Amino acid sequence: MNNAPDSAAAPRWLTAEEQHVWRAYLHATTLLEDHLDRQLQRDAGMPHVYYGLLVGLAEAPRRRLRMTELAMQAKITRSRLSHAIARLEKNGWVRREDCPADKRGQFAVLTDEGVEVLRRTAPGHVAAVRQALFDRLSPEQQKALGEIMEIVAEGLQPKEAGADLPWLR
Amino acid sequence: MNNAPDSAAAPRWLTAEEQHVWRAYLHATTLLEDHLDRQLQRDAGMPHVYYGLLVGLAEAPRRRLRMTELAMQAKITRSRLSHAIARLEKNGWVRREDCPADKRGQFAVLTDEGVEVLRRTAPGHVAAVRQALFDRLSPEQQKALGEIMEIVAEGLQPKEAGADLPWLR
DNA sequence: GGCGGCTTCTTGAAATTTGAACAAGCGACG
DNA sequence: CGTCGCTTGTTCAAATTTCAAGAAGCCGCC
Repeated sequence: MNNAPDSAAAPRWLTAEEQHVWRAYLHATTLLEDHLDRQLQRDAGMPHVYYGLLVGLAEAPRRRLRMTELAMQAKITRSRLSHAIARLEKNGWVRREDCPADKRGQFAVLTDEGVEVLRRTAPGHVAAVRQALFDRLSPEQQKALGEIMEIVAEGLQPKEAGADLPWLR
Repeated sequence: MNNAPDSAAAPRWLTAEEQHVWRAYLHATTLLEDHLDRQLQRDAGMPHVYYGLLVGLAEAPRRRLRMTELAMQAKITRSRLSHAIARLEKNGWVRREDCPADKRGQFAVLTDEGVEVLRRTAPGHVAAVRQALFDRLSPEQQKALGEIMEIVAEGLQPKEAGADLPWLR
């Protein structure tokens, strides 16, 4: 029954200010994610994550990415990606293609229809992001937000090789 | 086929910096949410949202809240809450109680077992939040984050009465 | 009283996500 | 060559979430 680090020791609770910040964070992030999810579901017929998959493919070299790469880029499991691509395939927005170099591999390829969906819906999505976030923040706040988020992400990054194998150092 | 506001006009794309901030935001928030979800699933046997429900109840006057209130506090739909409470009830952590004043109403009540689960798992959760977020940010950054998140939340708040009925002003 | 509109909460089915298990291919190494 | 360990992607079942109804009570008002 081992919890997180030193959970048995006297816990350092959050201070009042920290608690305030944390609640604001949870509040805002869930509201924003819900907002964008509904916006995209309404205007593009897919959840935010799926939209992110299409964007990822659109930016990739030949509008294609190996499943694993795409999964990492979107920070979702391969399993989840399999299901998602199956759904997007049914929509005609993505197509699967075998990888010649590795017979296990599959490419997810953005179809022309997929490109078209993005072309049609991206402006509305950008507008939503802008209205919810950037239009409300000062340049300094935008900069601060970027820095903060980078720090947080860095601390949670899927560990690099050997990072958790200290006996290898 | 009406998208978001003025999506037909020449879209104002995100600048390079904005895009950078936005990606950092998405990256960090999904990593953090996944991290906490896994942490709580592992140590408390429930997802982050469910944990939030227990916390909400724990802080309420008699460890109880009407379903609608709890749903609003957690920012989820009543439907979702119904299912969630059913699950937590099966765990023995929450119990339903009729509302005497309104026969339609139900209270969700945190049981002693529920309290115990929180007592046992809260320290680990706080530690995780601290390690992922507060331990990495300067006091100024924490303050900035709080302000930013408040602004964002304010802009997405479920609209108050008449907010979208300008002809009423 | 009782009707109409609203609120409260639940339900059931479909969609999505999770987690474990699996088939198949890769690749190094004896 | 073989086979062991690892990677790739999928699949299944269970859990969770969404969405569209729907049952029941409340409330104001005639």
